[in-house]
Amino acid sequence: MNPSTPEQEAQPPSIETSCSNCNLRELCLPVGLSDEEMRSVDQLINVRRRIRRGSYLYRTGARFESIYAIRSGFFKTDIILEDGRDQVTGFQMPGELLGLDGIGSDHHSCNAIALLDSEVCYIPFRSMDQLSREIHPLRHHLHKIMSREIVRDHGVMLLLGTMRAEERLATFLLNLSQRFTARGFSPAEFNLCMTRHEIGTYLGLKMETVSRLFSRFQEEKLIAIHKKYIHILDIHGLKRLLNHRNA
Amino acid sequence: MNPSTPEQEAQPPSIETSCSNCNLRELCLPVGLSDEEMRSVDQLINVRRRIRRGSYLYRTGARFESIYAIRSGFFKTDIILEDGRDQVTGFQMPGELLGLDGIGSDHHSCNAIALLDSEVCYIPFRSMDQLSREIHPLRHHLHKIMSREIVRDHGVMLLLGTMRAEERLATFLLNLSQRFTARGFSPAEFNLCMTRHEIGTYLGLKMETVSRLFSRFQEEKLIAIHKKYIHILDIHGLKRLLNHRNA
DNA sequence: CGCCAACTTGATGGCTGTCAAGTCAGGTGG
DNA sequence: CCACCTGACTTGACAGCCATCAAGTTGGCG
Repeated sequence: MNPSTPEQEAQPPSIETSCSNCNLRELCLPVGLSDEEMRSVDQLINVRRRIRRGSYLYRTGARFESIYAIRSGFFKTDIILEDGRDQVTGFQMPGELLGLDGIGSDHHSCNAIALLDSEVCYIPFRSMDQLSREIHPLRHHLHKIMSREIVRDHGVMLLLGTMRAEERLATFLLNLSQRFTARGFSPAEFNLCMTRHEIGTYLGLKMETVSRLFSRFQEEKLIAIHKKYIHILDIHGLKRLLNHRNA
Repeated sequence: MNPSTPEQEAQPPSIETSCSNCNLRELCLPVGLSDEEMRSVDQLINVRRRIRRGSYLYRTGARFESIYAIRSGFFKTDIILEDGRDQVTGFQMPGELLGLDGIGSDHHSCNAIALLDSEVCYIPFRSMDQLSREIHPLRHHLHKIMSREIVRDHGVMLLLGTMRAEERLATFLLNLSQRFTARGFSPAEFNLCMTRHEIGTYLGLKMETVSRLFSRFQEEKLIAIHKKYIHILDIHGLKRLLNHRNA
């Protein structure tokens, strides 16, 4: 989990980027930009880098300079306490943005780690902020993204604060399914690219509990799972797990 | 807890406001505004309203139009599931902003309820957004506030996901103490204006557990508590509860 | 005075953590 | 080719923390 090469070393050369041709555009960027505005955005986002599986995009405490749009791959963000306890605060997939945590204090407040070989587009924050003065949709988009992140976090708080283990895991699977669907992948079959331990650390559960629940969901024909490959067999059954609780 | 008068009715008349003279200015607003910029801000924020204890500032689903700066009083925000479970997502005190959750979808995604008779300044979001085009510190301030909210939420996720009950409550008390201190009040003595139930719903615990822990903290001479009035006797003792855990 | 909400305290139980042993697949080196 | 190792995972036995259920206390208010 801890790679030998920190993110500063071995920066791979950047790749040609063009938001205007990117098929993830409507996830990262506001819709309805004029051609000219689009050109400005293309100019703004001109660095794309590969991040190898297991390496850090940024670490807690690193100076904040850029936000990042995931072009391909998969990430997790986590915070780690001095005593070793850690909390995964999210899993991010293509089209989603990383790094917003750094704006408030000019330094990042969590780690962002690639779970797969990935590519990210660098969005220099100062330049984006300048550009957003002129381009209203861009400004509004940034606000929306941050606000949605807050709302998402509230949902996780609800999960951690009120749900039992099986509900947490079912919620997690349904959320992944929904996000894969939004990206044109199968809602029912996908690869979990995180370990059981990482799932547990996100859901406030221990790895063993996650493992046991996967086994139980499998017995109950809700899912079929082989190592990291999961097939959701009964999506309504999973949803039912979320509701049949105490009033 | 559920007031008979919804927020739409009985809107009290607005009160004269002036940010430039407000002693909470450095909490709500960016520092270093010019006189002219300050005048623009004063013009922007011209509505202040009283919110009576127990009544809603806004509800889940309400159209988002404004963010709110707390002038005096105390609030909680919560989200409620169809089956009745709810999660308090935060407690807000004077100088803090409410409503950022609404930007993402144009509708509020949580309830904001006054725990004391309170006063809030309305900050119409569209106007603020326009003004922030011209005034860089204002724009940056908004970004900072939202980013800090994200970071704060991550802290709560850490609390809910990894901490045991006594650590959660100690963290909660220390956080309140620190925020009261920042507002010029005593770090050691203050009124908890929320119920045990609300504290529990914030910390992912049941009211009984909160009550038991208060009793235990009192036995251990960490605090003295009488109803809602709490006196922190041993702040270092509370801090020690957070560290002596498994590696 | 009586009622009610908020709170406290005790007894019990269950969910999930902890500890431990074992399986499995992939990678390495002899 | 195969023994070996390691990390990820699974499964079982047990225990502890906190929830649940229940009874009682307190204070505010009509």
